Amino acid sequence: MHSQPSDSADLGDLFHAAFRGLRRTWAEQLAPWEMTPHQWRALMTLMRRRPSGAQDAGDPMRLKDLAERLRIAPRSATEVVDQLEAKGLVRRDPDPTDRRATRVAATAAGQQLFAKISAERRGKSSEYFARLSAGDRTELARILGQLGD
Amino acid sequence: MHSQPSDSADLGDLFHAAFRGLRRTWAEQLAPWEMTPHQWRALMTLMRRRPSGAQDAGDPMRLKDLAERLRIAPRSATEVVDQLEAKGLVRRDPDPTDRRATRVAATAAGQQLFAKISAERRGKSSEYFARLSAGDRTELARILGQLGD
DNA sequence: CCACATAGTGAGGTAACCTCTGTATTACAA
DNA sequence: TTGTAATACAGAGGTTACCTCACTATGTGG
Repeated sequence: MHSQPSDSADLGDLFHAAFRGLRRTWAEQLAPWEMTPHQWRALMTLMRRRPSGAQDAGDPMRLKDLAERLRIAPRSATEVVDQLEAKGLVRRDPDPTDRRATRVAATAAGQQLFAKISAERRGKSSEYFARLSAGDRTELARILGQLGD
Repeated sequence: MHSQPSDSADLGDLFHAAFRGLRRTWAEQLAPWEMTPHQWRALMTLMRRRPSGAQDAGDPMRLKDLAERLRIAPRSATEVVDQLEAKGLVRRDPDPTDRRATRVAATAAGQQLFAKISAERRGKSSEYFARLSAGDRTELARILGQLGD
């Protein structure tokens, strides 16, 4: 009677558990740098703009676009940018083409930190998802893609 | 250059997005009953104890065990039980065998609400995961199981 | 040039956690 | 049997990661 793991709500539970694990793992990995997962995601998003970037890797992004990418409300993007700015990892510049807008770019320090953390993560490969086979990771990505709107 | 959706860290992103979607969907579904997903999970856990329950479906559970099942700190279980108790959905009884312990059980009202919401969810089958094929759901459960320690 | 939309932010709020501390109570050991 | 340690819970207070609503400074279309 208790060996039916795939009862109804268990998918939700499993999801919940896995997500919490992911968050915790990230938080632990980022703790030495005093970064939260949220901040890391934001910094990453800023750096990822231009995949094989030339020199200006931290090329600027509007707050609004950042919010969109992170799928959070613009107000929440303001917040995380505040935090990163306070650490000196990003900088706000007025958008020359629209004086309402603010462009956010990683500073040199931000770029260095990003590189350092990325390297360490790659090195340790404690990517949390590492415990999955490559095939399973692909599967997971495909399935999650269907869920994400 | 911008059509490479599956760059490296996207698994984390996808996970994040999907989880948020799940939470939001749940929250919307539960809103009419003024319940949060967290509270629902707790109530569900209390009710699920005994799968094909006889009469005493809401059979009591220690706070500590509830916390364990929900994978949260005991203190956090106290909290959610407080909330459910305030709504009259669960009741705290002293454990007769250990005077330190408290046993939490769903009240009649809690059981009814649980039944009602369960039914509605089943009916609507707006289970969020419904957009996945049965096969994908199974796959997802299997993969998430590997992640959940 | 005026109505309306848009970009960002201040103020304030919430859900879902957490730790640390304290108080009963039980269990264990000497 | 009398300490000492462990356990169950709750009070106090904190954190992360969000949110909405109202406001200001701009831009845009008619």
